Amino acid sequence: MLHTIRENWKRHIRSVLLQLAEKKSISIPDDVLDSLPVETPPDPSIGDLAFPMFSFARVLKTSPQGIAQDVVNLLEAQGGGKDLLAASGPYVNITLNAETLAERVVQTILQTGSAFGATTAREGEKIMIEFSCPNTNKPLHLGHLRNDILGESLSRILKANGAEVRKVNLINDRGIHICKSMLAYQRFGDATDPESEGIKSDHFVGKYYVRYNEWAKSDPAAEEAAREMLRQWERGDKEVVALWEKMNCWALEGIRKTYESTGISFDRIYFESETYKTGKDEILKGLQSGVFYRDQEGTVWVDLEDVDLDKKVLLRGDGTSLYLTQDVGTAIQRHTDWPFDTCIYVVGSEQQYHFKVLFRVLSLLGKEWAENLHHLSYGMVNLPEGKMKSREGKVVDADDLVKDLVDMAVKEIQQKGREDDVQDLEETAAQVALGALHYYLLQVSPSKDMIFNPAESISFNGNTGPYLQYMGARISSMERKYNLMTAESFQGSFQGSLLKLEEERTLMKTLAEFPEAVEKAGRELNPSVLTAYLYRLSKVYSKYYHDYPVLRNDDPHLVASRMFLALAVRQVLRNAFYLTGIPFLETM
RNA sequence: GCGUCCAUAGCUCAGCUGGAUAGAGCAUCUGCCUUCUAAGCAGAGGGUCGCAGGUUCGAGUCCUGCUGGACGUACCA
Repeated sequence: MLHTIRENWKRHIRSVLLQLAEKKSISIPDDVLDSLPVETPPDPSIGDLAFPMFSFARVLKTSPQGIAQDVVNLLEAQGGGKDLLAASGPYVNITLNAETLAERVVQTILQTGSAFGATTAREGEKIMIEFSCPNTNKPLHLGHLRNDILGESLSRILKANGAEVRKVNLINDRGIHICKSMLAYQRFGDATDPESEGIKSDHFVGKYYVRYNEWAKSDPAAEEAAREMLRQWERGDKEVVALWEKMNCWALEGIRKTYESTGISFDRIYFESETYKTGKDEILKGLQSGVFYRDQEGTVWVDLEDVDLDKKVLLRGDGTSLYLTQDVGTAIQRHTDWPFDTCIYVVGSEQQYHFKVLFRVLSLLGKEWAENLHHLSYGMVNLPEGKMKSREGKVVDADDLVKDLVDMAVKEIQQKGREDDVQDLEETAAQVALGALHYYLLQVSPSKDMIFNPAESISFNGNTGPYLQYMGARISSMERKYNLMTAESFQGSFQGSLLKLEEERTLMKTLAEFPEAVEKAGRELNPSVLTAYLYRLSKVYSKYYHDYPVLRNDDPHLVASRMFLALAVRQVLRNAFYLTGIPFLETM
């Protein structure tokens, strides 16, 4: 919305610059003219928009200051418009008219509702996004929580930008690592099950993965036993397959519960156990067409040294497949199922090499869409205490972490004496915990490693999810009071001209920037653009409503105008919350 | 060794296609609750933007080199 205003002004200034040049019989090259930037002045009292004139100094043979003055003079001479112009040093500054701004911004937001912020930047694109991709040998951990919210948030952002999005999950339910927990259960499990042990089913499976690694440390036979089990599984050995089915079921059921509690969902779930054979077939096709080769031991290789990627194994000598094999199969099958324009893989940065190879292999197999595959690589998440080690079971379990956050939230609500105000203590605490978790995880640019500090994330003061939720809740609380007031014949109407405080103007400009934030987050595949926006908006709003009463005014029109402005803020908060996986709360 | 990513306040992080005095939160110190939820607001201190060059009217931002760190370079995923 601000975008339109900006573009209009840009056009005006360009045409004036051309007129100036014409007077001097100089022509401005197109690229110089096109590079005219629009900026926001550091202080709103200077103006709302700023156009720096530096780049025209050379062509027009005038100082930037002189050009700024000429531009302003000429624009003023041409008249029209309610906005204010000023030349300030090398800048042309524009202050937008308060009344027009208020009416455009607040009314547009309240009329557009949950659709405010949507753009057409990605209209017509079919985007598949793969994320989460758990193994069925252990429960989800902290790293998955970052992955999940990145994937979920990005898919919502891309949808908001007009794309058709399909969220897919690929369950790593086969392979040697899966055999490891199966083997340990077979040997040490004593036919127990999650129910008999009273353990969440995925945690039960995970226990045996850790058990296997303990065993393997002292007994070298463990590795060979796992390989043997993999061969049996791929041969279809009934007993092994039955065990696999049982344990997979446990793992998946547990993981499903975690998704449910964190608000993560998928349009389609793929299983590697179902796609790995396609992978093998595709590799064999490549072998026939000569893009791959087989060595004396029967191992199938691809040589990527021409693109500095070394040689990679695609199929083991014993015929069993690898991660890469099955990813090739999955990619091809998915493109057949739903012919996407681009596919985004949300996977940790430690797998960058893998994806380079994968994309290259697909391209060697003649898949022209391989060029449009994208690995959204994100950094590791650690706790303040240090690094996680999955094999030793030293991981931050996702369920445990969420539970800790919920407990902390419960305590905080009790401490504030808000138990009676929130209808359901546990439910509210769970929503606060999710807001804390998701906001904290998305705040950091994906490419960076980060430290997740649980206490800080849920701390109710500072730059946190709960702080944002609190803003929304307070506006809702105010709305309830406003509805009571208007019921007692205190009737006012929205009048843009009443919102001319500098704080109000800043607030409205910030609101107007939301669609651009959505667009940028989509373009950069970076939800932290939105978390930063959310914090900025909340900060501006909380200062404003701390300093200026909304409901405590004699003029019903002023009350209504400020109330509608607050409702516009709430609408934008709500919309941005949705895009970042932060639950909106009416009361907290 | 090679490859990818990273380096901004004591700590955790922002910094838009290069643009006006480098920002926030936490922590420390100080004000503000008979007043729309103090889960809040305001203020103070705290920085040679890893180092050295270069491009530019202008560099935290772009280029080159160096230093330090993470990850990868498996017939694990």
